[in-house]
Amino acid sequence: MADLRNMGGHGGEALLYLTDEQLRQGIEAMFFAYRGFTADPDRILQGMSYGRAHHRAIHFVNCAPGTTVNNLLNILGVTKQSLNRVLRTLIADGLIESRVGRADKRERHLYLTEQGRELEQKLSDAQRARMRAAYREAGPDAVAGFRQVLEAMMDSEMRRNYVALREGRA
Amino acid sequence: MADLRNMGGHGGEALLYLTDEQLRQGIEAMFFAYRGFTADPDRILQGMSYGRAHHRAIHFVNCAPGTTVNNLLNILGVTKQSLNRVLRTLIADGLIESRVGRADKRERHLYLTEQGRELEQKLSDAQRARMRAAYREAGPDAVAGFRQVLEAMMDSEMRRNYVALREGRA
DNA sequence: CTTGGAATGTCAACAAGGCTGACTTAAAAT
DNA sequence: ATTTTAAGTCAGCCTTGTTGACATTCCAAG
Repeated sequence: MADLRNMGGHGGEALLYLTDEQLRQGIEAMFFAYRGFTADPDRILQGMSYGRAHHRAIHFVNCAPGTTVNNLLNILGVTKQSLNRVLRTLIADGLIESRVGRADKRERHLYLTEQGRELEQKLSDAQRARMRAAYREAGPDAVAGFRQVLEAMMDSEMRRNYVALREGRA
Repeated sequence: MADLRNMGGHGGEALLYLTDEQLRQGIEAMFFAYRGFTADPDRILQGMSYGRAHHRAIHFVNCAPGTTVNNLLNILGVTKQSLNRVLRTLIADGLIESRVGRADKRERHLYLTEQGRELEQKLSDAQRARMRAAYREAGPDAVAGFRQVLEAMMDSEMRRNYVALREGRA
């Protein structure tokens, strides 16, 4: 196993970074990193009768306010029954507000309430803190690479959602 | 929202890559990418009465053959009851072999059987294929950055596991 | 030798959060 | 007027996580 740092891309295309061993390490890094990624919000949520599913719903309602249930379904990639269970409790607890659509009255548009925004802040503060620490430690070039690889790893459908969210309205 | 590509690190330390918006995008990228990351093995496993938990057990037994149950517990970060349920079915189905320890007969050392190695191959081939495609698309510099950020994102305990696995024997 | 503790396994119960299928309601589209 | 669509709901099932209680087996220390 030779050192891999000194190949810097370009040039002769040695492709040492594509060995099975390198890929295995990437797979494991992804596994352990994702655990870290979700650890802080999970800790906050445990003991307040919410879980990771509630976090996800709150997150995406926050960054795409007024989104419909159907839209959220596509983003999250779960069934409506599954999402509805989560949404129902969040609406009942006054964290999310569901407004009947003006143009199409079948649709429900979802918004965070003041209370919902509070929890969202608490959760995303924790998650961003870890992310920020990791970004700072790794530096801007590493971050650019990180984002590039993640984008390439998504399913094309998911990438569409991701890009749509990134570009403002969903 | 200015363009962010043109800051290349170093120099004046603009730290634009640490804005809340950039962090939010990183969080979402992580979410969508992890879905892609697990999608292929999940597809293979569904309908053969195994799930992601079985995949994880098989993966780590494969790359650290002879590991003890306790060791696996620490790596996976689940309870022994949870792991045991998974392990029991894998042993019963002849994918994993459990040998009583020579030195300490309380310990059980875990090995993949030939059949187990077959399934492991099938699963990791699928996962590696996606990883390889992403790596190739992003290029070696991006991959180095990807790995750096992931490592910085792990809990310190998990990072120890990760490093131990990377350096050979667990 | 006996006793304490560690490693493992097992049983039971439970919860979160996925899933499917069936069905209702209301509104939109044809 | 009929069909399709969006949403919600009910019931039931599966996987995978959790606790708690308890048995077994074996090492090691008193």
